[in-house]
Amino acid sequence: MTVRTRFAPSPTGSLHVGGARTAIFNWLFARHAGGQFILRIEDTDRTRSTEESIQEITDAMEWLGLDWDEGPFRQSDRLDIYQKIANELLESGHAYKCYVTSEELEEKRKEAQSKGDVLRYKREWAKLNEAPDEPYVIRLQTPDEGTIEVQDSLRGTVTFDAVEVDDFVILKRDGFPTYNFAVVVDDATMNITHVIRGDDHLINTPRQVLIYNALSYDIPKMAHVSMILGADNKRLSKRHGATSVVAYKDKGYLPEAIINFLSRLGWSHGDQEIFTKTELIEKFTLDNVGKSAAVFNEEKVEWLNSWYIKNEPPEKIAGLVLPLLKEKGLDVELDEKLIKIVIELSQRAKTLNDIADMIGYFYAEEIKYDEKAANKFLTPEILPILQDITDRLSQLSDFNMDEMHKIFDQVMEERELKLGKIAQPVRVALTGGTVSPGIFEVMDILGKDEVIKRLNSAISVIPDEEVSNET
RNA sequence: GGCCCCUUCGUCUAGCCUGGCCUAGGACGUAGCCCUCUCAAGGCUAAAACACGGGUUCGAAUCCCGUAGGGGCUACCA
Repeated sequence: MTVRTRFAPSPTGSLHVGGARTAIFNWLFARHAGGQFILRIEDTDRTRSTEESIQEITDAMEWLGLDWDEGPFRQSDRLDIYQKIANELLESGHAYKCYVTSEELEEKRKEAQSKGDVLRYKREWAKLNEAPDEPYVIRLQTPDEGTIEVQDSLRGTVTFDAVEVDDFVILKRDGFPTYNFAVVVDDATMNITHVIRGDDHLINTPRQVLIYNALSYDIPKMAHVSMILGADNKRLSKRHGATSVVAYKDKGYLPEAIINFLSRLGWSHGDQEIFTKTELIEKFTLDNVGKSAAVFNEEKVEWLNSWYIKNEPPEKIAGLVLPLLKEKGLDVELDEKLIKIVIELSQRAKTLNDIADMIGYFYAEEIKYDEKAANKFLTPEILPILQDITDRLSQLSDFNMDEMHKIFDQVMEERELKLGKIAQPVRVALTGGTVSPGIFEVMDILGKDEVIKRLNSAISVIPDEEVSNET
């Protein structure tokens, strides 16, 4: 039997990193086994499901490179199936119609709560079948005693007391199935062999086991993975800042980094930290999945992202940065210059956006000097040195880094200065600030004409001697 | 409250199943040093954990029991 896994998000928002991790595990498991990965949209909550969410989720999955073999199926398209099966359950006596309204139940629930009890609906009220014209829900008739066992690949056998499980609704008043019912029907009819999902569903599983049994379906292998928590150890939510996959995309993260990071949350392979997708597929097994909850570590994703920015081919990074530059209104091409810049800036960037933010001076028509930097380094004392360097550089016929180095060495020697004394003013002249890649690299990227032009501009703004102290 | 799950450095984790090799390893982050034209990157080093209490055993992070703490669920949400 070929392995079939699924990812079944509910479209009530964009793809969450927790959901993404579940998707990744399922995808990895299927790919590792050479099986299929199915995408199913659980949109049975009519009030919360939205069309935009579906789009956002599939977009995010595509961006991550999690391709699915079947789907996206929508539960809302399968209503007739659930209704048919619910009716079969009705006929076989496993389920019954219930006319009690949610309002009535809510009241009972409050009443029980005030007494310190928990309301467990076990068909103890009338109105079950008494009003054939009234709207009703269908409930599963659950056992009153005994235990229900759940076999979990990660946690072993988990035993629940049958009294804990009430006669839960499988088909709502509006004809939509409830989560537990739809999941079972879908997983069974879609021939899902392995269900890998969040820990929060473990408690639902005995209910689902009951449905599987009532329908005489085979129960797939279950694995409940622990949840991802925020830094405060609480379930990860919007309060923790960026939690959606798109938010990371927008911040300039690479899908490789997100996949790598999320895979390592709850799963490991010895001491290895960096994994290509191929390696993940090759190495991923449930055996190496841990049982405890994992805190989402912002610094570590950032580190991974900066690692990928440094190690992915610069052409690729340049291609990804290009649209960001266009957005900034820069007239840039994906050419050799951009690639050279990316090689330098990627050493200093944590995100693609960082590169876009740092790149400005390479393409600026006019350099804007940082005030502090200019005051400190573009001074009358430095003027002769800048002039000297400019003269010598302009005489270079072959403007390469070796030659530039020689010139700087000569100036250093003649004037008995350290490189830092010369490089900083030149840096300010060329970039406007005190932070940049190596000065020779910057000159190499800018090219002779631009370097000379910028040096001359800088020289022109340096006040003559200490006489005048304005402009 | 009830039920279920979980518990190794601040965080992600290795080790646990199949007790001794653990003086508990790696990574992020933090600190220091080196490199150095700035900023980074890189290299090296350091501080940092077996939740607690009982067993079992010659020997326990590893097995058992209890306690504490954390998380989840408790819907005609998923």
